[in-house]
Amino acid sequence: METFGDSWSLLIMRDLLTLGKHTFGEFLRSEERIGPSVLADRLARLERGGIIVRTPSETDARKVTYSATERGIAAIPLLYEAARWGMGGVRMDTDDPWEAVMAMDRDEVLAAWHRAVREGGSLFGGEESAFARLRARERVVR
Amino acid sequence: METFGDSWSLLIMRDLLTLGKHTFGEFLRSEERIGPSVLADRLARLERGGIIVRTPSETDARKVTYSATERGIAAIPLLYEAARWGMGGVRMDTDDPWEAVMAMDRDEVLAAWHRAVREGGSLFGGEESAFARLRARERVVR
DNA sequence: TCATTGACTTTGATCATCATAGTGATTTAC
DNA sequence: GTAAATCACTATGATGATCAAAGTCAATGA
Repeated sequence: METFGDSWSLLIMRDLLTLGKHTFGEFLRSEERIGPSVLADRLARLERGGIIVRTPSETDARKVTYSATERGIAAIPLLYEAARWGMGGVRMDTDDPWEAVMAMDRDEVLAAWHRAVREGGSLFGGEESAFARLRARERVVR
Repeated sequence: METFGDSWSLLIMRDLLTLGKHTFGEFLRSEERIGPSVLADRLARLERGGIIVRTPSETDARKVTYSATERGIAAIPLLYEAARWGMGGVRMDTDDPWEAVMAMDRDEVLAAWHRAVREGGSLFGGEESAFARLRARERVVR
């Protein structure tokens, strides 16, 4: 409750786990327009809480990447239910990716999502996204 | 996100759905010590959001009861996952009710919880709680 | 009738958040 | 090899939210 009873922390975790954002700048340029001081504070707090880890980049000394710890990854089902509640049965665009995800089997989605994040990916972000793989599998099964 | 990205709103929903609290005074006397002005604000906000309903009592004109709408009830899985994440695999007292709930089948817990709330009850609060019924069934099945 | 209960409001101080501007260490472009 | 750009932040001052405590006001119970 303390951890996620704050919209910014929740938003950061969403960006990290669903969109595959990893750097300060990426979080900063998110839709919701978080300010740099608040972002810095929340990242530090999440790190102190053992939910994310801060790792300076090895190739570019300016960059820092943030990624989810196991404890952070464990919040995936929470994010899933939050998304489901947020959609609230409302039909959006048929080609909205969340819409597509919600039509899939919950356990399969969670498993694929977990796996993707552990491999450095996320639900929607990047080529190797859980979503892309779920979609591919869907085509094979049917 | 906007709705539950606020710890007080989340706490109110928890008290409502798991502890069966229904009145201003009950919420006010919660563990977390919310102030009356903030409580009033959050209850109004949740009502405007269609998540809870405010109903003046018919027997006592001073009292007001707050209860979850269907939209509010739909937040139960979210609360469930939040609780599960919050426990984080940590074993607490063996006789902690949340511990017992987490050992049960997810779908059964959610179904019983949903039903209890629709009948005016909650997960843990009161005689007719979902927990009490789940426990009773558990004894029969085994 | 008079204290009490219950649902809030008011108030003033403290705390958090906001947008904006900066800092300082890299790294790229020319 | 220098200047511009990028990156992760910090600093700042105004504005907004939160806090505890006390107060209001109608309805009830003793």
